[in-house]
Amino acid sequence: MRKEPSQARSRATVEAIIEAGARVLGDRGWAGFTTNAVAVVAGISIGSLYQYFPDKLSLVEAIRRHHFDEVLAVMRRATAGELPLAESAEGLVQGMIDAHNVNPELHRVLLDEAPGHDGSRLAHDAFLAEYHSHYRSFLAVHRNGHGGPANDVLAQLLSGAVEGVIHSAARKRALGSPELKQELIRMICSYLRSAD
Amino acid sequence: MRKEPSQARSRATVEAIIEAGARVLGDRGWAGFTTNAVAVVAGISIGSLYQYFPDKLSLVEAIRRHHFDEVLAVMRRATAGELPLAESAEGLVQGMIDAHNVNPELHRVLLDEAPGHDGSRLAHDAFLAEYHSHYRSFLAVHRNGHGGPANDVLAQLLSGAVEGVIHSAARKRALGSPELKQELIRMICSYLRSAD
Amino acid sequence: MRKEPSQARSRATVEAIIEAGARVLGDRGWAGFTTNAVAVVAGISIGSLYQYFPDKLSLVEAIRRHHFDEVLAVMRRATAGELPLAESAEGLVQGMIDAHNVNPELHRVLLDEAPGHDGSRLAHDAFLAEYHSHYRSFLAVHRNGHGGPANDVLAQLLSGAVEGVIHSAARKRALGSPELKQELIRMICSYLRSAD
Amino acid sequence: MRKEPSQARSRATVEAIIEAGARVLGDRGWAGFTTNAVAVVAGISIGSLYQYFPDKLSLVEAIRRHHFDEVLAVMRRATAGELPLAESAEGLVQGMIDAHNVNPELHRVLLDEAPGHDGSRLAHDAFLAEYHSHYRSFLAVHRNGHGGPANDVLAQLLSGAVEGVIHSAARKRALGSPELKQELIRMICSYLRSAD
DNA sequence: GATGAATGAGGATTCATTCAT
DNA sequence: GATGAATGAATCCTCATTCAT
Repeated sequence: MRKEPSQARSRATVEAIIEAGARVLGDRGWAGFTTNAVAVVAGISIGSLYQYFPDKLSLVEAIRRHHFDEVLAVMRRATAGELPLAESAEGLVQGMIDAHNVNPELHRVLLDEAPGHDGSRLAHDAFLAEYHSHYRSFLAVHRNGHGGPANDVLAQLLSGAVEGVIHSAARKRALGSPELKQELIRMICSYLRSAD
Repeated sequence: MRKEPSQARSRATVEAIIEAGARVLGDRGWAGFTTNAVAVVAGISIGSLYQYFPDKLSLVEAIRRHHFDEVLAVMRRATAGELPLAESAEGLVQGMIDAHNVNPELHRVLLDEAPGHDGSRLAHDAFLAEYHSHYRSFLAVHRNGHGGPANDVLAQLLSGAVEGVIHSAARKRALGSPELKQELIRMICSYLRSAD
Repeated sequence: MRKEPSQARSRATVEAIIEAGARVLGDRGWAGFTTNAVAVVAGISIGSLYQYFPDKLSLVEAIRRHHFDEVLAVMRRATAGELPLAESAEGLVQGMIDAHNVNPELHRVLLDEAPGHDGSRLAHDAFLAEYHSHYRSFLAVHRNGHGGPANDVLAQLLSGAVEGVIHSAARKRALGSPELKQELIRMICSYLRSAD
Repeated sequence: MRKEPSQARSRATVEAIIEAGARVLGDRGWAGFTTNAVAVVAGISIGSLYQYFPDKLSLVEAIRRHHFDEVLAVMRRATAGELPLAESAEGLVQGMIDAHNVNPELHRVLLDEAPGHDGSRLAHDAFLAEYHSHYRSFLAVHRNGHGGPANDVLAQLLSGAVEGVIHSAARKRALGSPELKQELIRMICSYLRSAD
């Protein structure tokens, strides 16, 4: 960021910009993410945007950091505590659903479309690290396996499956369906219970 | 399309444009997909491109149709025949992997980034219909279910999970891993075998 | 340059752009040199300018090369042949005056204001090399010197003095004054005739 | 200027602004001379700058006046007294060198790049008047001339030559060279001694 | 008086599309 | 039919200037 906002007014402006940016990025995708659109949505002038963000990419970076923080916070809340498999799986799935509900389209755009600063890999990797750690610790507790593939492979499998289901539900605006959630949990449990 | 290409040369030109467009779209994403770039890659002049496609969107449409056709063809090949669950699941998964391998980035871009004509929903929906029909017919055969959720919900669950795993593997350039594929199949099987 | 103009029309466009650019740069200085202004003066659209020049700097480079070529051509014409001091000095001075008359303000802007590509030093240095060589060969013939400073120092002195006089005359729009020219020649001659 | 600074603190602020402005203008040229940069260098807020200067041009004007005053003061010091030709010429040359050393880049920018207020011609002309008067009084004493061109023409010649040499030396960062200075003096002397 | 947040016109550059050759 | 030169609206970003605190 170009300037630390010191007054209350400017802090509010920065927040408005990031929020508007998240909206625009989520709603219109990377190709529709223009700084002027962000300024309009934020209700400020384009000059103000550039007072705080030296360029478009640094704004995406701020949005990314902000969104990842929110997502991780949501997931931490949902996956705390040691529980039996079924409840633990429910926690995990619910955490993922909640996390995706934060702003599903934005999430996808940030992951798939938006290009990154050189420095953005760091934030991104830190996010993925914690993100996957939820799966790994879930597996550490509930896997009754001896042989079979490494936990990393299973973590990839589970996270891919869960995300895929949630992502596709989000596209159909069916994220709230309790049936789907139930089945997703059942899929995870039956998989983990099956002999390695 | 602006003109039905009747002569052989014209048809070749149109194909070259679509192929070049698919390349550019896959390699550079929607934001990097410019008509001039397509013309250069296709080895023709920009004027010729507009001779066959009235605008950019109609070109994407053609690319979309072409790609979906290829993907469905691949899937049909892989899921033919009635087989026991394990082999049938393997066929399904392999079909999906193969379909994604046709041009994974292009697939993602077409699904997630590229905007659609008003008329594109039709092609898109037709694609999704057949796409899901593979899951539905798989379920029709292998589901030992009585009650429980509708087959549609299950199809959505399965397709989401499979796609998610494959998509995430593609992102890590680990689509070839036999371990992952094996586990994915195991997940599907154990899920279907568990009591409803 | 971005594109080699192959048709006659485009070659004319490129020339028009360079000419208009030279005008704008000379008339309004570096700060007033905007690509839009150049396009307007050239009577073309801004898009056409960027079809041939990838950015502003490469346009300045083209202008620089073009101008330097002209200036050197003028000087070569004026300083050919071996003559007695007075006539030789007149040739040199007249050559410089003519060269400056090509476009005096542009010359100054190119030398003093306009920033350069990394690659522009080359063109620039090549220009200076030939530019100074005229002074050096003049000195080689007419200096009756034994000791005293190196020819390079004298070349710098002479070129500085001549340019300064011409530059200041140009600023006063008095470049045509025969009196001034006569006195400048006299200054050079009396300096070279004075014992070292 | 917008306001006469009456209190000591205000005067200090104004001076700081002018000094910072001179630095920025000299270091970055007219194109890099932004009011915000000046405020930062001066260590004040942009608002304060506009408290004292109604706009950018009036700030340049102040810088110009300030710089010209300094330059003239330096020249007065160096050219006082009646001396024989050689020493008088040395005084003149040294005065010019010193004057240019005050801030050579700023000098050039002010003369060549920076645009002027309508009202700035006055200050500028007053400067040139005194500037040239040094040459004229030098000529009045040392010219043994009868006929020949008017003193004004000679003053223009001399000042052009001296400035040109010094300017070119400054560009090469060779302003300190005693050899060059010596030859410049010799050039002036031999010219004035030669019969009209 | 001082501060710095906010403004928006202006300038560089891209790219979909047209049209003369 | 094919070509590629030309167009200009749209985008990113800067900086002189104002004004609420």
